[in-house]
Amino acid sequence: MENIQFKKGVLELCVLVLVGREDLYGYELVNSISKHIEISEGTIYPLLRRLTKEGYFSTYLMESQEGPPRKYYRLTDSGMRYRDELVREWDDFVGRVNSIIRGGEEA
Amino acid sequence: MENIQFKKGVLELCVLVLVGREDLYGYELVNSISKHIEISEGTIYPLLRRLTKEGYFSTYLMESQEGPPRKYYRLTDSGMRYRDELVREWDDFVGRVNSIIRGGEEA
DNA sequence: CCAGCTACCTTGCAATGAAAGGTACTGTAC
DNA sequence: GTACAGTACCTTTCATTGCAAGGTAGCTGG
Repeated sequence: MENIQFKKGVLELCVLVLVGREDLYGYELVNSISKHIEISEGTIYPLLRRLTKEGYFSTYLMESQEGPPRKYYRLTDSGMRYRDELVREWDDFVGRVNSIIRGGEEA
Repeated sequence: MENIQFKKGVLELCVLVLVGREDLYGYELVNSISKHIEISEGTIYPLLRRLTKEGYFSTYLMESQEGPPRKYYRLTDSGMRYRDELVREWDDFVGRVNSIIRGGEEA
């Protein structure tokens, strides 16, 4: 997968969904998403920062035995609503694109 | 649909597929895609220009009874290969994103 | 004590879609 | 005949977002 552009906006959706399932810290999130989509730290950290600033995440620190303290992110109520809306928009969008690239009818 | 970011990269795919079905001119293309996805002229014309420069389209002019001459775009062989590759990448990408936002297993 | 891993962060840069604006041709209504 | 709406082309400027590269710091094992 080389197409960077496809990712635009979708990573935000992925981060919201994953953190919604359980509190996560940034480094862990990078590794989780990397299993499916190529991603780098320089993308995730600014994104987490922005979503926190916009009120979709709250954060707390926890000590770790394996390195520096971890900053966990938790989805807020506002974040849940936003996540659900984004999921709907994503499904809708995929449907529309598929109707263009597969539906052979309308000019 | 408000999420601009989802569109990044996908419009290129849509344009390639639509022009691949039949030669189209820019204005017509904007109207076609607009039926499914909100799009503006300022997006399509530079995109057509770029794809032409990259060798995916050839162009020709045709007079019109209803206004200025139309510049038609035709998909080249190279364009067809690129279109097919993009369609595959799109399907693959959608699968990966859905596995993240719906697959509840892996952390 | 230092190499490697964990874990955090920031500063540039590139790509792409949109808004706003501009040119020009055709037909119709006044 | 001229003013307007519609067709059709184009460009410049801006915002957003992902990435590469680089930096800080803690912990563990050799």
